[in-house]
Amino acid sequence: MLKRLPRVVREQQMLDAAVQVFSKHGFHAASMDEIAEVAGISKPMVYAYLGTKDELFVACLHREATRLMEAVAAGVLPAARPDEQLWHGLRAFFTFVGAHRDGWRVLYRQARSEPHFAGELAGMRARIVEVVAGLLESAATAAEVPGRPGDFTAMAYAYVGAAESLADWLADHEEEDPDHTATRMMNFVWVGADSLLQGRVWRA
Amino acid sequence: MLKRLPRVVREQQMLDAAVQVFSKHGFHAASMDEIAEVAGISKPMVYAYLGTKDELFVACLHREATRLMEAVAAGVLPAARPDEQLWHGLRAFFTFVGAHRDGWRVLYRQARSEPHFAGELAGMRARIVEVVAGLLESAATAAEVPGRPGDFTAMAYAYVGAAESLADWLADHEEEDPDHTATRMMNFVWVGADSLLQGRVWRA
DNA sequence: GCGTAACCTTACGCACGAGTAGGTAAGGTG
DNA sequence: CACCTTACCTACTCGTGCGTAAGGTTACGC
Repeated sequence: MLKRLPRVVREQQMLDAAVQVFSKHGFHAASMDEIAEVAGISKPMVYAYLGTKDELFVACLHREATRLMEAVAAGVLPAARPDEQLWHGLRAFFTFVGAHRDGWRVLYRQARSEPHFAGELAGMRARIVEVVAGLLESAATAAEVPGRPGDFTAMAYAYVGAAESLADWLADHEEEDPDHTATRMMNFVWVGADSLLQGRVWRA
Repeated sequence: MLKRLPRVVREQQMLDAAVQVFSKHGFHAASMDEIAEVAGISKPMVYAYLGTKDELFVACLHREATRLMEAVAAGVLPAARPDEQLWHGLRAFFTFVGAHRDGWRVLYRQARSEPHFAGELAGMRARIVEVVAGLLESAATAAEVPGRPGDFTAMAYAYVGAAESLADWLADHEEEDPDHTATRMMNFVWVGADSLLQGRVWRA
């Protein structure tokens, strides 16, 4: 209204607004008009800078995903023991989600449920899953417990899914402490995985 | 076109079509016209029998949720050991999801991401979570390991989330065997939970 | 001080899709 | 056969929201 701001600043404001509105109403129910209004700008500006609704959504996805990845990468200590590595990663992950609940909702819920964007997200998740699967496999070979490659991937998928679910829960519970959530997850994953990796198997 | 069918039959056809279309496009992107077309009927019939789009979606939710609950309940043996109980429940669960992938997508992905229906689904999930939390707690007290009530709920949330994630994965992988998925989940959950319930705890 | 480029607006076209009005025909019941 | 109820349709209205055309305003280089 009063100030004419440079492009980069406006773009960030728009993305902030878009994440907020997408998070609140979902992709389809969110209107470009509302996003423009929340950003304090008129609609054609959004089209001029970020393109169509689809492109805007993908831009949100990418920004939030990048931030998440960076936050986790910054928290990891590459030389640590596997469990320490996992612990720091989880801590960074839940801390980030706790601090960016709207972003998480866009990233996880919306992107996942809109068939058009599911692929976009699936790729990112697949990379994470493979990283986790790699950790599991190296831990297993170190402990001299064999296993087929596909099993590690499926296991990793379950772990990542559990973390996502807890993160999703965290996003809806303002009062919950991210560190507490990370500790729960750590107990859940590691103590279980530890036993598994020592060769214990449950049978029907 | 050729046959005039009784109401109950048409209603089921419409629900089948609705689940299919909602699953394919998502709630908002799905059109009543397409649902009507897939059902082999005209649009006003859908409104006459199942009501508005929202009501139709809720009807889908309820039918699929009921079928799922019944399938799981039918698979459970009430007098069995906790792990046997869990195993049969999981097996029934994954078998059902494998056989009704469209239904699962409506139930889990769409209902969850549409803020308007999230509450509807959250209630159903909350009941399941409390059941699982109850099983965990009784298993823990039997093993004389204490724990705050909230911890069991959070743990249950993680387990349910892991199961949902695996089910979601199963829904997208036509070639995956439900029994195999259930076995993975069982190893994942029980071996971990078992250790946890014996009092083992991971610390930073 | 004046062009010009970047910023920003109002005001619309247009398509799509939810929901409805009003009418037709089939089959049962007296 | 007259009737009524139930199944079913075509053909609309109308709101909403994406995307755009065309024009105004500020900053900044020269």
